[in-house]
Amino acid sequence: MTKPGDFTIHATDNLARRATLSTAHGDIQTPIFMPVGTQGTVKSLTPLDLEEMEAQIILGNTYHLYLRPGDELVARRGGLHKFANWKRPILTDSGGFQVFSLEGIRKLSEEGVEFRSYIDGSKHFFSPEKAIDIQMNLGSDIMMVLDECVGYGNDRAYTEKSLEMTTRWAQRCRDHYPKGSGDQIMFGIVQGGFYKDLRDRSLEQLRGIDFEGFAIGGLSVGESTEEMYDILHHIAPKLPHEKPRYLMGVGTPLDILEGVSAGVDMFDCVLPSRNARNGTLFTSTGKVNIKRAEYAEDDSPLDPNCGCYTCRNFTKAYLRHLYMAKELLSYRLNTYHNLYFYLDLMKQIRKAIEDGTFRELKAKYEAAYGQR
RNA sequence: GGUGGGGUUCCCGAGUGGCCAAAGGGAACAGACUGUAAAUCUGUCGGCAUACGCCUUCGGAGGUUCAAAUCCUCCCCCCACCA
Repeated sequence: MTKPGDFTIHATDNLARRATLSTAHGDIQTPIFMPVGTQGTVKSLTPLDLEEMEAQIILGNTYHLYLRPGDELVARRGGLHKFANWKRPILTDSGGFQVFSLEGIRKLSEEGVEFRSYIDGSKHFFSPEKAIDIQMNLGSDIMMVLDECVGYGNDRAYTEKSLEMTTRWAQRCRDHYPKGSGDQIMFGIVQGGFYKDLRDRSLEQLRGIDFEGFAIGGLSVGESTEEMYDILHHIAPKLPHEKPRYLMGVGTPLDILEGVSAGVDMFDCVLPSRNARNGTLFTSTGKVNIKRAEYAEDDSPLDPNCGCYTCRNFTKAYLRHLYMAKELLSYRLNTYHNLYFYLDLMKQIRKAIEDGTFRELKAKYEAAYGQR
């Protein structure tokens, strides 16, 4: 009936949209948050955990899985879904973020990027085509084009040159895997840094390429919240209305609410999982730093309003103890909670859009999280 | 009983005349983390003071010296080996 890439909008509330995106491994109800599972695993959790908390789609990373265990090895095992025993959709990032985060150990050219392996220092080259080949081997449902994620503080000239190259790379990715040549779909990525006209230009160029969805990249790279929201509100509503919109690498609960209000459908971020491992937990009343001494003898649940396994079964005192003792269960229980919280937030967002009460929901979280 | 080694700030542990409130590590306390080089990183960590700085501290008590955690005397503990 539906085919990968089909996108149906069910309801809107101002710019916020409630929709369904079809993929080869099932439908995704948006707006959605996608837990990050860089190395073929959402750190500390099992696929069962993720299913329990109703994660609909997770991320994998081209660069990491290419280096280890190797995309061809994964392909020989039937692809990432089978290898990792994850039956729902997977989106793979292209390595574009590593162009940014591994700035010191990479070299860029029109042809592609040369990366140094962070594991053993060896040299590896990603062309846009290579990034797609790897994602084909991984068998993800949504492939991302290779882009240059430009960090904050780059001047206009550099950003402009970079965006033009990202467009050419996007075209090469699409040419390498034309629409409909398989059941994987491909998203283009808008760059342009913090120059609105360059964002517009990037989008205009990308519009000319037939992608199943569009992403906003290059945000949350060191700028202030104000600058980020400024660009977000400028560009997100301009992305094709009839296609999924993905805000890459964002963000805090408030960032996500802000993104949805600007018409974004998909989000991913390491924040809930990484912060969980580092002791910062997201709750309905704000952030909780579970390592604080004040929780040593606090027998209340982390978040009384949360229905997750962690909150239903353990006290703050115990969670603090596990964290202080560096017990492995700490990472697991904390990650479980944070991702449950994010996914539950998305569920509330979807419902609010359907009910036309998104504005109220956003205000509620803004009160709890104090404008970030 | 003898010989040798040692007692340092919450813990371990450097330091043998001034550059020492005393390295380093741990613990503790707090903060950061946004397409994961992150189970990571940063700051504080004797007391008082915004600060210049002042005060207290290196087993105990005395002493030498302009100056002592560092040298001397006695005492109290601990460890090793020998009897």
